[in-house]
Amino acid sequence: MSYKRSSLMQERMEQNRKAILSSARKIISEGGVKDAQIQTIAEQAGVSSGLVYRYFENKSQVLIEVLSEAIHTELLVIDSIIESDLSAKQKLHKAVATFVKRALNSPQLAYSLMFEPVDSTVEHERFRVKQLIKQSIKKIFADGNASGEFVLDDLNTAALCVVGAMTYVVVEPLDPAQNIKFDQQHKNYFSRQIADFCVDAVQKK
Amino acid sequence: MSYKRSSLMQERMEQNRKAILSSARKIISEGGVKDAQIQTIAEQAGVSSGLVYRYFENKSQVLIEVLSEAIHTELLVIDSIIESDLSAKQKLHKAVATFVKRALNSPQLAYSLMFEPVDSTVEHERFRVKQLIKQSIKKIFADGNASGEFVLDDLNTAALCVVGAMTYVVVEPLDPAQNIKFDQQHKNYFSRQIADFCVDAVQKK
Amino acid sequence: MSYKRSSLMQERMEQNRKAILSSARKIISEGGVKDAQIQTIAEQAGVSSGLVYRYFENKSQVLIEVLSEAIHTELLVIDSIIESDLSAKQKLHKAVATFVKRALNSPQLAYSLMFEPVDSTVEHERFRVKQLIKQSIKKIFADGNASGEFVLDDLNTAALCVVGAMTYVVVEPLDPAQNIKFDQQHKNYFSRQIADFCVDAVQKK
Amino acid sequence: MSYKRSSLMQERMEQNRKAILSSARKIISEGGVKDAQIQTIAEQAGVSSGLVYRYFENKSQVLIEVLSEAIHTELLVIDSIIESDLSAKQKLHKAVATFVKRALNSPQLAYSLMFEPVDSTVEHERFRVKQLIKQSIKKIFADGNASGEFVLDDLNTAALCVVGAMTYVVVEPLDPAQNIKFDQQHKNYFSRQIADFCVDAVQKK
DNA sequence: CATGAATGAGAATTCATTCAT
DNA sequence: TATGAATGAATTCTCATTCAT
Repeated sequence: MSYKRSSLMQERMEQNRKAILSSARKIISEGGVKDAQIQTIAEQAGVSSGLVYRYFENKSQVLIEVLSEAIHTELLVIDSIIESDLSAKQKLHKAVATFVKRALNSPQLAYSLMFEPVDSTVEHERFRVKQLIKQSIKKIFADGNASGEFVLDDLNTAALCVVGAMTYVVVEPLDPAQNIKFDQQHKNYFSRQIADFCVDAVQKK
Repeated sequence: MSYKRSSLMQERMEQNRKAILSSARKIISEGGVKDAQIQTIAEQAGVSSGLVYRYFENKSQVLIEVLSEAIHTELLVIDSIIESDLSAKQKLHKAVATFVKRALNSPQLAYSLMFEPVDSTVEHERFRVKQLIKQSIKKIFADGNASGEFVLDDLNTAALCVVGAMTYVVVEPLDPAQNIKFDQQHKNYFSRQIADFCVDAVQKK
Repeated sequence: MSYKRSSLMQERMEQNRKAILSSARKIISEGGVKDAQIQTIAEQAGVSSGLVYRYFENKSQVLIEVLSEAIHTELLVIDSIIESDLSAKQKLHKAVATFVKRALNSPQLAYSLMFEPVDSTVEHERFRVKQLIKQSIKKIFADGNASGEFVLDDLNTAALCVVGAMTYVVVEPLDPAQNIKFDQQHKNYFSRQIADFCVDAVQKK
Repeated sequence: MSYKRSSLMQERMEQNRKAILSSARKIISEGGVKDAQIQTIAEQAGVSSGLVYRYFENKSQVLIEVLSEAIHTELLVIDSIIESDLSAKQKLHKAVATFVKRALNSPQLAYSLMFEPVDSTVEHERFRVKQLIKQSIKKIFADGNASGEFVLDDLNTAALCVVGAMTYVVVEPLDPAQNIKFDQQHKNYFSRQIADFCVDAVQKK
C-alpha cells in the first residue's frame, strides 16, 4: 500500500540481487556461460525466473555483472600488490603468481571471464574490465621503468603479453580429455614458473 | 558407358566441399562460431542445407575441419621456421612474429581457433592441434637449451606462456566497439614487440 | 503472501496436461501415431508447442502416456470382469466381447495401441502393458483349468491366440478405402462371434 | 540408337527390378519398413537411387510390391494345402501351423506385412492381399462345413480370428527387450499349439 | 538407360522473455 | 513485488524425389 520502499523491502531486494549474481557465478564456475540459463540461475538462487527480470534488464546484464565483478575482484588483489612496498620486479612477480594461483582454483570461471564468447553487449563490457587488468600491469611497468628495473619501450604490448601468458596457462589445462588436477604444491610451483617467465621477459639484463 | 563420377562432377564436388568450408571459414572469421549455422553456411556457399550433410557427417565436422585446417596452416608455417638454418633465438622470434602478423589478418578466426567454446567433439580435436603448436615451440626451446642459447628448466610451461602471449595479443584488440585496424607497418612493429618479449623471457642473461 | 501455484493455476495446468493428452489421443485415433506431431498436438490442444515440453519430457513420453492409459482402461474393464461371479467360460466370453465392442469404437487407436511401430522407449512400455492384457486372459484360463471348464496345456500360447484374434478382428476392418461403419447391432453380433470362437477354442469338449 | 528394346536390355531391366525388390525385402526383413530408405535399398541392390524411380513410380510402389509378393508367397503355400487330399480339419491345422512356422523364420517381415503402418496407398493394397489369406481360410471352412467337420455360422469372422491368432503369435515375440530365439523344435511345438487352438475353435463338438 | 549430387520441406527440441495472477 | 506458466522463434538433421550429365 505504501509507495515508499520500506528498508525491509530494500534489504530483501538487495539479498535477491546478490543471490542471483552468486548463483550465476557458481554456475559459470562449474560449467561456463553455456550452462547459465535464466531458469537454472533463478532456481539455484531460490527465486523465480521472472524475478530475474526485475533486477536485470536481460540475461546479458546478469552475465556482465558477474564477469565484471569477478574481474574486479582480481583487480583489487593486483592493485593491493601494486600499493605495497615491493620493488617493481617483485610486484610483477607477485601479481602474476597470485593471479595464476587464484585462477587455478576456478579455471572454468577464469576461462569464461577471459574468453568464452557471449553476445556483443557482454563482450563489450568485458573488454572494458579486461583492459583494467592490463592497465594495472602497465602501472607496474611504469614504476619499474622509473626505478630503472625495467627498460620497456612499449608498455602496452608488454602488458598484453603478460596478461596473455597468465590467462592462457590457466585455460589450457581445461581440456576435458586431460582434466588435470593440480595439488597445492604444484599450483605454487606452476604459478612461480609463469611469474618467472614474465619477470625475465621484462627485466633489464 | 559408365556414368560414374565423371571428372567434371568430381571437380564440382570438390568445389562444393571447398565452398562450404570456405563459407564456414568466412562466417567464423566475421562473427565467430556462434554465427556459423548450417543454413547460413550453405546459403553463403551457394548450396542447399541438405548438401552440407552429404559432405560432412554433421555440423561439428564442418567446424572441426575449418578450425584444424586453419591451425594446421599456422603449424606448417612455424615448422618451416623450425626447419630453417636460424639460431634458436632467431627461430623463436620469427615464429612468434610470423604467427602474430598472420593472425592479425583474421583475428576473429584466430579467436575462434583458440578460445571460442564449441561442442566437445570439436573441442577435443582443437585441443589436439593447439597442443601441436605448443610442441613446436617446445621444440625450439629444446634446441636452444642444447645450443646454450636458453637455460630453460620447464619447457612446457614456458611454451604455454609463449602461446598464451602470442594468441592473446591478437585476440585482445578484438573489441567489437573499437574494431581497430592496424596498418601493415603497425602490424610489423606490433608483432616484433611480442616476439622480443618472448625471446627476452627465455634467453640466457 | 505466497503466490505459489494457486489452486486455480493448478487446475489450469491440469487442464493443459489433459488437453495435450486428449489432443494426442484424438489425433492418434484419427490418423495414427504417424500424424501425431508435437506441433499438431499442441495446436489442437490450444497451447504452444513449447508448453508440451513443460508437461512431458519429450514426444515419446506423450505417446507412452496416451497408449498406456488407453490400454490400462481396457485392462481395468477386463479385470473387473475377472473379479465378477461368472464362470471362467462366461468371463472369457464377456472379456473378449467387451474388448472387441469397445475397440470397434476407436479402431485406429486400437491399431496404434497394438501394432503401430514407435520408437523403442514407447515400444518397451507398450509391450509391458500389452503383456498385462495377456496375463489377464491367462488368469481366466487358470481359473477355468482349476474349475474343470478348460483343459489347457499351454496357457500362454492360448492367451496369445485370444489376444491376437480379438485385436486383429478390430484392426482388419480398418481398410482406409472401405471405412466400414458398423451399427450398434452389428457390433454386438460381431463381438459375440469372436467371443464364441475363443470360448470354443479352449473349452473342454 | 535402336528404338527397339533389345532382349538383352530387357533382361537387364528385369534383373534390376528384381534386385531392387529383393534388396527391399531383405531390408524390411531385418529392420522393418522404417529402415527401407530408397538410398539403402538401391545401394544394397547395387544400383543408383535414381534408377529405382525408373522401375517404380515412387517409394510406396516398391513397398507395395514387396509386401504383396511376400503375402502372395504365403498364399501359394496355403492354397497348395487347400488343394491337397486332406480333410478340412487337417487342412486348417496344416495351413495354420505352416504359416506360423514360416513366419517365425522372418518375424520382422511378418510384422511389416501384417501391421507396420505405411502410407495409405500401401495400406490399401496390403489390405487387399491380406484379404486373400482370409479368403483361403474361409475356403477351408466352407469345405469343412460341407463335409460336416465344422458347423460354422459366420465363416468370415471365424477366418478373421484365425488370421488374427496366427499373425499375432508371431508378432508378439518381437519385443526387442525379449528377443527370444526359438529353436526348430520349439517352433514346431509352438506352431502346433496355435494350429490346435484354431482347429478346436471351429470343429464340431 | 543410369548415375548420384542436389534440393528443401519437415519435425523435435531449447530457452530467453513476457504477463496474468 | 513475486511467481512460473506460456510463448514461439530458431536450429539441426533426414530423406523422398528430381534432374543435369
